[in-house]
Amino acid sequence: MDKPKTYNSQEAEKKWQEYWEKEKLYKFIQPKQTKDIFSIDTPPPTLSGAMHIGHAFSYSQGDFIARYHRMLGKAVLYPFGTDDNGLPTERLVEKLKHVKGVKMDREAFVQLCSKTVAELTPSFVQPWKDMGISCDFNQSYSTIDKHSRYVSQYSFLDLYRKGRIYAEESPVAWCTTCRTAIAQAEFDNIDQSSTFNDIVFKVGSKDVTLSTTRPELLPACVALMMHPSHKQYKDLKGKFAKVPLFNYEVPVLADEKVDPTKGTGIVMCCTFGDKTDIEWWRKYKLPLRVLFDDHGNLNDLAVKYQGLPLKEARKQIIADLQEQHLLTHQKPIQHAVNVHERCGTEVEFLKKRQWYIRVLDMKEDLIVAADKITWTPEFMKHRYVHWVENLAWDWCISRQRFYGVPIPVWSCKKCNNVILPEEKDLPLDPLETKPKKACSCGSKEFIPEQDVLDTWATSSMTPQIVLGWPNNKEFSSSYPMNLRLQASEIIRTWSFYTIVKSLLHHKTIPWHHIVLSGLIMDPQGQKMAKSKGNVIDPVVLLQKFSADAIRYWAAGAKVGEDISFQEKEIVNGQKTVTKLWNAAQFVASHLTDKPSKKQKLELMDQWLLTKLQQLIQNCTESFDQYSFWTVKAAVDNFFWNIFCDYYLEIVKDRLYNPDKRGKEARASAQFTLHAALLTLLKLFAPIMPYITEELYMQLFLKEEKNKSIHVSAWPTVDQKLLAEETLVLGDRFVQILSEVRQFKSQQKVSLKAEVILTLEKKDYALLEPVFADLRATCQARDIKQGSFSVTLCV
RNA sequence: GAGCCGGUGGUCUAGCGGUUAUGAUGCGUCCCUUACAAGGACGGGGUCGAAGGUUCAAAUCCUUCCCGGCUCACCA
Repeated sequence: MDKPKTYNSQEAEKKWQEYWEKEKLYKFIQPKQTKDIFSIDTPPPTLSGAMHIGHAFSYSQGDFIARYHRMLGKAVLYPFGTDDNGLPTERLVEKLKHVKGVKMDREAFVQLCSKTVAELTPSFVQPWKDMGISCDFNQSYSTIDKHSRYVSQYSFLDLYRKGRIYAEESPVAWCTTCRTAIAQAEFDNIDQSSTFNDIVFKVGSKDVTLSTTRPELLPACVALMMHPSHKQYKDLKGKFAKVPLFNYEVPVLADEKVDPTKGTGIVMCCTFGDKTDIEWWRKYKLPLRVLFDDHGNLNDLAVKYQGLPLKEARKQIIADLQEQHLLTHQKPIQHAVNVHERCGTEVEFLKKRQWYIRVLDMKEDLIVAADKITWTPEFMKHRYVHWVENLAWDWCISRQRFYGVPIPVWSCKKCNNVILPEEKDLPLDPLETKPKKACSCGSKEFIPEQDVLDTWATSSMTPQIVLGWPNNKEFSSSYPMNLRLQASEIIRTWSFYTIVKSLLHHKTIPWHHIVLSGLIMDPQGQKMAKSKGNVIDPVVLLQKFSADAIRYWAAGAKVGEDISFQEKEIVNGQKTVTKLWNAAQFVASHLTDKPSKKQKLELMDQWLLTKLQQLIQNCTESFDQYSFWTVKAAVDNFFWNIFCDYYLEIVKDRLYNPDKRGKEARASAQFTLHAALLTLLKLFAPIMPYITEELYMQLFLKEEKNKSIHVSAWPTVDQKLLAEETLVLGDRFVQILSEVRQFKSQQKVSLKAEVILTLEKKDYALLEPVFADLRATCQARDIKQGSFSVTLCV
């Protein structure tokens, strides 16, 4: 068979990807003993966006670990999911299909979403396959599929019965763009320029000025607040102030939470401007003045501003205040604002009935759980703990959207009782089905719940979804899972919620380890963002570079560390791929007549093999600690410097000139080249799956009898090949070689130029057994004893 | 404001108690040597953010400070 002269990564990567898929190489097969499973809980990327560079990076890192464990002989449970439920998907469908969910029939919209998701999924997933991610794509799940809906609704019922879920009408964070309640974890913090407006309130005949950034909330004002020790306004306490423009009276109250140094030291309490307003509203049992609707448009409380959106109302109210000389001063400020992470809209608060999972009382357990999980890198645990400690709200799990997992409840029209479905009827949509029995009050009329669950309420169940909870009998022996892989930026959501659910359902942690990957920064160290225009598209990269090269780059970063994107590092990967190919072709050309019997080994071969055993040991230990960047550096260094730069040069003479050097000397080199190349390919295989597969199949398929390098055995240290006594000799050999090269370089002669080499007595004695190799490699016509020197032959 | 991570040749980076401080890239010089010129050999270049301290010994541990980044809080 004709072998190709050069390696075409484009063709080869496509070929092997198809081969792996056809052979179902990454299919999970349940082993006899669950201890032979290595299970990985992988993040389902959201269908609403394409693969970004962070995905390519972190999934690659996870894949190194998965492939390593597969080569150790574990049954690797490594599913692939897509997150295609909830708001992000709705927005995508709305954009693609030019529709508005709000304006459509709910059922028709949900159907359109499902249809669109099905259309999009294959091409969405393709880049992951192209990157060589070795998930079992035939067993992928989606967070909206039937099984996920089942698990998610089952979870709801379970937690409801455990008394963990409650519905309550209370102030909740609200997005006026998405028209839904949101949770604390969905807040983004931005710094915004705004204006401090000094507005005059009348208390009796006295003027009281306060500063606010939100004058549009004047009609929602329910009190003025001051610090108890406020000097200037001491006498105001207990009096009433008249709200300007709207002319109604509100009490002046004193509270410690007011910062007397901020603004004028007086602040208005509105229902609701922020969290503190909610606190005061509760504490002082203040009236509720709901000012705007779900879209953020003002209602009749706003009188002449009715119907205006909040922002517009602000402008007009400021104008009117100005006109009536009630606005005494304006000052530009920068302040922090919570926005909805999905759309950037400022978070508002509305009193609404929502469903919650009670989590505030379990902070301690949540922190204890974190200690039972091994965090890599360890410092990431702090972020989780910090988040838990700062939790301020229970987890709001209801969303006023359409495409998602329905909340599986009805309420009785007559007595308002909550009616739950039976487990065997899940998943269901309460809008489409009815309870099978009458309510305990006798009524047969029910109001179906309209809301769907927060996406995280479902994706926090990925371990259970993947392991077939609750009906899989093996579940408890496979749970907790071995490993969770994810990006560090979703600790407060995905890690946190998954741990919450696990503790509540199973009273244990969801996985033993969690490995967090860092962020990709641009070459200047700035966070990548579309708005900055510094985003790197991995699909474009894949057209330019091989997946192996991109993975090589991803392997260079310590797990959990943010790294800046360096295209040069990918180029290095590309070079390494080419170098592997060339070195392998060279080795292969000398193996056609490799004796099958093991040979007596030359000293330099023993030296190489000993170093190789050390490398195996080092790589195995590193991989066991998820330290793939150490593996990459070690194998890379061995391959380039020891194997190619030195060893291949050392054995050329023996390989090319068996007549002069002897058949045995050649055979010894053949044995060593064979062993070293095979081992290096295997050590590189988790990081660069394509080139290693290509070369393995080309050169080692027959003898190894595996379907692929990726299901071949990870190398182990062969004690018989360890000859540590040769290390001093071999290391000195390459030092001398290096000095000879340096001499020739300084003399500006070809490396082929012949020299006379004079060695110190000690070196002479040490290296005498390998003089034949030394003479050939250095092109030394003669080796003498004396003070060290290299002389050019004329 | 709090917490966390980092600051190593021009650039990127390994090392995290004892190494002539790793490698890459760029730069300079040379070499078409039967795997590789999208290559190879060789070289100049850093004292490890700053200042103190611990130690026989510190880039590596401690303290303080400076700089960059991230997370959380602040949202009148």
